[in-house]
Parts: sequence; C-alpha cells; structure tokens
Amino acid sequence: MKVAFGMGMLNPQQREAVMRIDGPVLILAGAGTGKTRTITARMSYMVERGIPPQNILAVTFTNKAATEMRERVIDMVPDGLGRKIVLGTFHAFCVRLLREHAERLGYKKNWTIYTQNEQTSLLKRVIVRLMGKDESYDAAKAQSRISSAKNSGVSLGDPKENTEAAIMEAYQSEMRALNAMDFDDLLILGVQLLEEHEDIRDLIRYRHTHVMVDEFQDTNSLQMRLLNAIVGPPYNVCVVGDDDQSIYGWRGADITNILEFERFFPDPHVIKLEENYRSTTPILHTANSLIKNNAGRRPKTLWSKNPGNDFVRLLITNDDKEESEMIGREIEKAHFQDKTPFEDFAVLFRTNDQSRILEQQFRQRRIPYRVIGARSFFDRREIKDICAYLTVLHNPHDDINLLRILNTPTRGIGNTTAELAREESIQRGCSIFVVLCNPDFQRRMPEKTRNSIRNFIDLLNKYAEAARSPHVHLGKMTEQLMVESGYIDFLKKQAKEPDEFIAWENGLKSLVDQLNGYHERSSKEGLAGFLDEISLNDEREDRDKDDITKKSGVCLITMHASKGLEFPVVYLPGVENGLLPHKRSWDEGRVDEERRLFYVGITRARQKLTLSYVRWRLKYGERIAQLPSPFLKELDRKYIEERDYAKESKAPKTAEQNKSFISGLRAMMSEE
DNA sequence: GCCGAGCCTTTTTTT
DNA sequence: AAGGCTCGGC
Repeated sequence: MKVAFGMGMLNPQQREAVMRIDGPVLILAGAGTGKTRTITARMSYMVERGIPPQNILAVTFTNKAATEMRERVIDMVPDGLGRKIVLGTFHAFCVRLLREHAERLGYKKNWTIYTQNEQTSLLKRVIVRLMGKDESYDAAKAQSRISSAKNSGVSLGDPKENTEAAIMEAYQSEMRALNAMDFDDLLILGVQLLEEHEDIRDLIRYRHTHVMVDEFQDTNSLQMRLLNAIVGPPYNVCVVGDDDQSIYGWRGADITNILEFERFFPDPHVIKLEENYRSTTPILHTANSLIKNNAGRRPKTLWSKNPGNDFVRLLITNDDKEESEMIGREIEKAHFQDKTPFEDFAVLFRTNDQSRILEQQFRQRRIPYRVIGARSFFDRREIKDICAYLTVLHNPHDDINLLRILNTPTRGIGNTTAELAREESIQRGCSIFVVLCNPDFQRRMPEKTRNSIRNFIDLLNKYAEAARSPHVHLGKMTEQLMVESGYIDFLKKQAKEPDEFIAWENGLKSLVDQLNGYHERSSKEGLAGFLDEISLNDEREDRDKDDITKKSGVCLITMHASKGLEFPVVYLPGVENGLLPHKRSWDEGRVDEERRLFYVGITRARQKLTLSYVRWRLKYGERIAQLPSPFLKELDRKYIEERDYAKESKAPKTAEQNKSFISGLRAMMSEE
C-alpha cells in the first residue's frame, strides 16, 4: 500500500488515529501532541482510500480553527481535493442546512441571522414594551439567561409568573415575526430539522459518510444532539479533544460529552496522544503541576523530549504600565539583539481590555503587532449602519435593522414617528415596513414627515430590486447606496475631526472590498450569502491595517482565542486574583475552568514562557490593588525563576532604559 | 425633529 | 477610558 503523504512523520498512536477510519473513534489529544497534523493526515488518508472528499465533513468550533484547517488540508490532500471537503463550524453547517430547508420549519426563505448586538437591541425593546420605560431590566443579562436556557433545553418557567420567562417568550415571538434566527436558534432549528424530518436526515447522512469533530470538549448538548443526528450507522465518526482544554463551559460546553463519549456511540476506539512536540520540559512540567489540581479529568501527563534552555519566569511589577513596558522592552531587545522575528512573540491575556495598554506600548516602541479578536470590525458604527441597510434590502420586515437606518442619516423621521410606526405595527401584527408603506398611515403624518417616509421607501425599493437582480455588482451597488442615501455626507458632518471621517471612510472601503471579494468568489447566493457570511464569520479586525505589518508582528490575543495556536515566546500578563481566575468565575463556581484556561495559556509556549503580575492595575480609570493569582501557589517551582521588577527599576537608569526612553520620545513626536 | 452636554455603565471568554 | 444614553435647549 502506498504510504500517505506525511505519514512518515507520525508516531505510532498518531498513525493509528489516521488509519482507523471506520467506526467511532475518540482521540484524546493533549496540548501540542500534533492533533491538527493527525486529523489533516486522516482526511488525506481517507481521500487516498477513495472516499470522495465531499463526503467528508469536518466540524470545528471556531472560524479561526476552520480557516487554519482548511489551509492545511489544501496543502496536504493532493490534486486540490482538499477544497472539496466540507469544513466549518457547527453554526455554519446549520446555516447551510437551514438555507436549504428552513421553509419546512415555517420560516420564509429570506430569514436573517441576528448577531449578539441585534439580539440585545431587540431585547431592550422587548423589555421596555413589557415592563414600561422606567422599569429597568438588564438586557445583556436577559440575553445570557435566554441563551443558556436555549442551549440546555431547560425552560425558564411559566411566563405568567417569571419575568425572564415572559421576556423570553416575547423575544421568541418577535424573532419569529422578524423572520430572524439568533446563534442558538441556528443550532436548535438545525437539530429540529434533522430530528423531525427523516428525509432530510437521510439526505445528510448520505451526503456525509465520514464525520470529524475537532475540539470536541467544547461541544454543548445541542451540538451533541446535532452530531447524533448527522451520524448514523456504521458511525464513522471521529472526535478529537482534550478535557483539560475545555474552556467554554460558560457557553454551555459540556465536558461530559468527552468523558462519556461511549454513551453516544458504541464501542469507540480510544487513542491517546501524550507526547508533546511543542514545548520544553520546564513549560510542560509547570503546566502539569497546575492542571493536576482539577478533579474529574481523564488523567494524562504530557511529556517532551526537549529539555529546553530556559526556566519559566515569573515577574512582578508595580503596575500594569510597568508590566507592559517590561514586555515591550524585552521584545525589542530580543528582536534587535537576537534577531528574533516579531512573529515569534505572543502576549496572552484574560480580558480584551488588557490589550489597550500593550498596544500603546508597542506603538511607542514601533513594535509591529496584530490584535486578534478584540473589537469586531462589524461592531463599528459605520459598518453596522451599512450592513443594516443591506439586511433590510434583503428582508424589509427586519424591524431592528430598519429602525437603525430609518433616520440614519437623519432624514426627518425622528423618534416620534418611529414610535408611532412601531406601535401600529404591534397592533396590526405586521412589520414596521408595512406600516410605513401604508397610505393610511402616511396620511396621518405631517406633510414633511410624509415626504421623508415616501422618499425612504422609494430608496429601499429601488435598491432592493437592484439587489435581487442576478447580475448585480454588490460592491458598486453599495457604494452608490451610501452616496445616494446621503450617508457619506452625513458621516462627513458627524465627524468631529477630519481624521475621524477618514477612518470611517476606510472602514466602508474595506466593507466594499469584502463585497467585491465575495462577488468574485461566489456571487451565486447573492446578498443573502454575503449577509450569512458576515454574521457568521464576523472577522475580527486587525487594528493597524494601514501599517505594513498586516499579518505579521507580535500577536496580542485572549487566552480563549489562543487555543490551538503556538508561539516560541509567550507572555502571560495579569496572573492576578480576580483576573485569572476572573472574579466572575469565582462567584459562579467556575474556578476549574479558569485553571484550564491558564493551562491553555501556558501550553501555547514552545520555548520561553513569562508569567507576570502587578501590584496595581488601572481599571475603569481607577487604580486598584491586586493580589497574585492563587494558581501561582499550585505551580511546582522546580523550573520557575522569580524576579521582582519593581525593585530593580528603582535602581539607577541603565543605558538600555535610556535608549528606550529615547525611542519612546521619538515615537511620541512622530505620532503628533 | 435635531443636536450637544453631561452622566453613567461597562466586557470574561465566542458562535 | 470610552462609548451609549438621557435630557434640555434650539
């Protein structure tokens, strides 16, 4: 038999995982044990064995993981067949399924996806309507309660007695009326479709004879049910995971899915990967000493042949500013003295707002960096506005998005009118758009308003028609829409400084770029396809786009988002009580999960790992005293070197510090 | 209906 | 620190 490409690089366990393609397989793969290499090799092997690539379904948990796997599969599978493998997140899978069959569940074909923001603003409205203006109920809280209720399948109780349940009920019926689905609905409805419609289930099972799930420890019960529906006998299903890296419990991830895999699929073949190819012994030793404090895990110990040259370091500084200075200075030094490329460094933090001070620091030192995650491109106001336009063109009955653009740019349809229209829409049980179009309603408005409404409707109709045309060039259309609607002029007027307008304009340009990219790639799904893509893929923005540093530089990333990645040099700032473990997790009894999160962070490092904590940290503009994380006591100190930076910086300034002072000045001046 | 000033809360993590 | 929201003057 021909040996599969890359097979020679696999160890015996990995090879077994690759070659056992029939029946249920559970791969327990510790951090850095070559998991991705193994599963891509497995797919490649299947294709070589004659399984049509389009029959292979690979599910990942995040878009980032999907993208990365796609790249590696394309590299590995010959003849470009890797492209044909069906690969994506559970959510993306459901979207595809529902685009085809949502009508079977009573949705209209042009249903839209509601992102978290849209969900929240809908909930705000629901809450106001239900409880009156003065009564305040936290929409974000309601949202998370609703989400966990949906994911766990546990009802919130009787809407007549329980406020939350009432909110949820109203929310659900509004969503239904808006012909919209939120992220949880995608899974729920996907499951429903497969469980209740045998023909569709058969179709899917026929389509996907071999299924793989990555990061299986992060699946929640809905996703498990979905998997159960997708995979039928003879259960050619392979899941890969590591219970020690389960960090999405707050999203309903159910660690028992991996601990009790046998319950779902009969007699699985279990393969353990324990040899770590990523990190040095000091790093792994430290990681093992931490994670063994968790109860109820599948015991395993990572080991490595690489003794390494460096101890793990634990550094203490006075405050967060010093901490970021220390990181910046060290990276600068390593880069210039040892020629370590900036791409080798990563800074992993618990919360997104920790990145701000690091960014400042790096900008001052001219250290190129990229921020992964952080604020979404699609959270930007100008992007949200234009996307709202596009969404309404696709589905005019989407009230939330319609309200967003109704008076953006200001066109004389203010709050009073909007309220009237909304009220009437509730009474008549139709969408706001229908109310606005109603001549009777228009007649009741003052003349000025009436004209504004008519112009607005004409604008929408004109572009909706354009968008429906099969030959439409979406990019050009959107550009025209932005001008014709007066949006561009509106932005110009709104901007307090010219720079602000330029930033907005750039945002819109890259949105148009994305539309053009989509157009060239696959315009057959039209506007709907693009909208699906953006709400699902929600690509996070690289903040310094105009910099040459686009895809390179030091990586700033949350620990959550870092899962699956690795870097030669890793910094973990903010190892403090209240931050790691996060205060909220204490209150909610999720400390074990925070420990796993810390474990994930530690095991990202290949050669050098630096933990640090500070005595004072700025939060909401206030200086707060910090204590070291209790996790630090759990770490075996055998390979840890501790240094108190705060004391050292009181010593006279070294030449090096002066140099960085100067480079700081230089940066400040050129920023002016 | 529009706009600015000041107040207030905020994000823990992602689809 | 910063963006969202409310209120009051126009």
